[in-house]
Amino acid sequence: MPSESELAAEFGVSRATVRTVLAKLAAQGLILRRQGDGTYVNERVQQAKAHLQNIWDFACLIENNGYSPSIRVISKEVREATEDESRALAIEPGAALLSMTRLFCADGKPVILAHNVFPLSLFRVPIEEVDGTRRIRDIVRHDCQHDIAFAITEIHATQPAEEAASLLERSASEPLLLLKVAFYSRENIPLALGENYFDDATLRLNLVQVWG
Amino acid sequence: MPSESELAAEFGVSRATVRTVLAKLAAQGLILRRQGDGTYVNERVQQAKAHLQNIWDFACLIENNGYSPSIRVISKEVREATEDESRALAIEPGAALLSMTRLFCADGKPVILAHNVFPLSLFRVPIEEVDGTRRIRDIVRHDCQHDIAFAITEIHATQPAEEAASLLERSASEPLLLLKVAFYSRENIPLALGENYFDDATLRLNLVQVWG
DNA sequence: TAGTGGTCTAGACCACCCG
DNA sequence: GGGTGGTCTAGACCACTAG
Repeated sequence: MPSESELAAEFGVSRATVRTVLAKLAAQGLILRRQGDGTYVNERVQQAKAHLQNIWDFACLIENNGYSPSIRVISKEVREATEDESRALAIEPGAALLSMTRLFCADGKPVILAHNVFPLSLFRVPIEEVDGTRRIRDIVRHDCQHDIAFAITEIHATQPAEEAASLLERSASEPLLLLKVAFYSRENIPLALGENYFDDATLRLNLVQVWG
Repeated sequence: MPSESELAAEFGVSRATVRTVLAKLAAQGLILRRQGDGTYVNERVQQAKAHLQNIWDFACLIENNGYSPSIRVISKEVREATEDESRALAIEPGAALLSMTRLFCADGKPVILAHNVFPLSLFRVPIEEVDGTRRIRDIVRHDCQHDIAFAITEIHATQPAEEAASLLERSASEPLLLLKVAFYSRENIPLALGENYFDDATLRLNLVQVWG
């Protein structure tokens, strides 16, 4: 790649500005930089199918794996929070939740089963109008007027329950990846929870780690 | 937290220097920053047991989960590379590998089974002198004189083979997390491979994602 | 309105790699 | 030795939040 000075000249900005951009690319592993040598694009990382760092969009993840994505909303209902849910969402036990179950398909084949819950009190629109085919971030932004700032995910291997296995058209004896996510706002308020079952035989999940 | 200007004054550096440090903390989710407001430590992320972003040290991961770590080297031998291994390591099929199997325990209980292979040609010392209780990065640095710059990990749920299950003292019917890692140098040369079986019932793996 | 973080500039010096 | 990225400075202006 061109040097920092060349890029700065080409785009008419200072070298410091170029550096902040390149630093972000380097942190994601997309470029490799060597002092005294130069900057190189990291083809190996670019070819990685799906980067765990940004799995906020399952449809996009399915597409990156080379399939055509589709979404089916299995259910959307209001119910009371369990004790675990009320603790994780910092709401009162038994408070009302919007609970949503969705199935993501790759070329028609089910690959991700996604359960999500949101405190009902967050919603500014009738829940009939909530469009379950959108990304979690977009739902929260448009229907709750909150922005998701960060998420913490627990990664597990699990023997799926009968219902989950049958929705994913897999035998209950085959293990599945389970990603349990909690979404938070910039103010550190819990906004939503997710339990996502992945068919890791079809979808490839990659994690890129960078040192230095 | 103190403002950027205060920190700059306190440490006698420029505000730009303070900002590069804070930017790194924010990228890891350890602090939250709001324009016009201030900088806050993110206790939720700090409390997360083990950050997937830096699982280069299993002993440290076990410690963060609240256990006392120990390592047992199960085997260390030289053998020929399989076809998959030679492709992943960009070496000739059948080339010699150092193959190592290690078991990490938490409070004496086995929790991680780690298989690693390295091209034998990388080593600058007799393999008898390779200390299997060290971290992969330290082994590569001291015995191969290479630095690991980045790694790409595939995440799977798997039904463990008999041998793996028995080493981890688990039933073969219980699923395990499998992390398949490839390590690369700054020059994008493959340095090592890893297949790590995790007892995710005992160890908690967290992934922090940050937006904005 | 005062103070915060976000963005940017135009320099400087250093460590490092390569021919 | 000449060019690279790594680090740093001392400013400037802006967008935003809060009281």
